[in-house]
Amino acid sequence: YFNTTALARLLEREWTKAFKPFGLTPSQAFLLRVVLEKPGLLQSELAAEMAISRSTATRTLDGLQHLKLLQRVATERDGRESAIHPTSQGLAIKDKLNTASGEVTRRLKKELGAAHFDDTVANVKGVRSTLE
Amino acid sequence: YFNTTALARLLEREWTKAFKPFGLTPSQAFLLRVVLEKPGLLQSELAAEMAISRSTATRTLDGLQHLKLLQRVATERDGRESAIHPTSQGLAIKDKLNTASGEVTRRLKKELGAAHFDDTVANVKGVRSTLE
DNA sequence: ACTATATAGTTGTATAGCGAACTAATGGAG
DNA sequence: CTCCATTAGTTCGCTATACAACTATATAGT
Repeated sequence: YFNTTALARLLEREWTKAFKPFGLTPSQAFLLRVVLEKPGLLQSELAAEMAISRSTATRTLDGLQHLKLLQRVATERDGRESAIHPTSQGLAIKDKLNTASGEVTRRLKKELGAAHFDDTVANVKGVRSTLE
Repeated sequence: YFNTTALARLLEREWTKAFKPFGLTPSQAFLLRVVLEKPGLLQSELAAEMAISRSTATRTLDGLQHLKLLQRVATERDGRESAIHPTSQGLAIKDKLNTASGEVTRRLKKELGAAHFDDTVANVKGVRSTLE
């Protein structure tokens, strides 16, 4: 537990630096990247995909909407749902955002050794899905 | 990043349940366990040992002190420092706390397979220390 | 159709955490 | 000695997150 939370905070600091030029926090940036990759998902689908609660999704989306990087669009078949679509401003930073992410990943891989990095990611992912 | 934070939150939920009977949050419980294991450390040493910031240490210790499980004792040689010592009430729950922790660890190992569990812990620990 | 239950999203309240700015005590350089 | 830099701890303001309670919309059972 202790090692995992410490690592999470350490990574958070890395990614904070990486996304600072965009004026985005790591959680905003990761959420936006999912929206850019899969436009039109419902909020609840996004929350599930990112393994965050619905309330956290609400608040993170509020922030991104306020920055005019995405919009909530009511669906036709169910008045409760909103589908999340990027705005043109959101689309405009897609490539730069992905490049910045790629650079952090590459740097971490280099510092850790690519094999070790991949092993650890696979491990963590596995544990996470096993514990559901 | 994303997998690590998700795992951290998942583990947090597990440990929250485990320490609830003691009226402690996971961070309080882990900090208290260090104090019980190594009584007399300075706050700054505790913070370093647990890889948390000094401000977080202040607040977590405030909570435990309020529960009368530990005390801050000013050192003689430096009026700024406080050494952290368990109270008798803190010492009284030491064994039960360790037993409860052991059970969670055992259960997780069982669910995940002991080998996989140990590998992942070693991996995470390694990455954490490499990135310092 | 009408009521009861379920679902999508929001809001309120709480926790853990960090960094920056602050306070108080040390300790060195003149 | 006095003044300045350093250090231990605290406080402030912020983010991310969860759970529980709430609102509004759907849907099902009778």
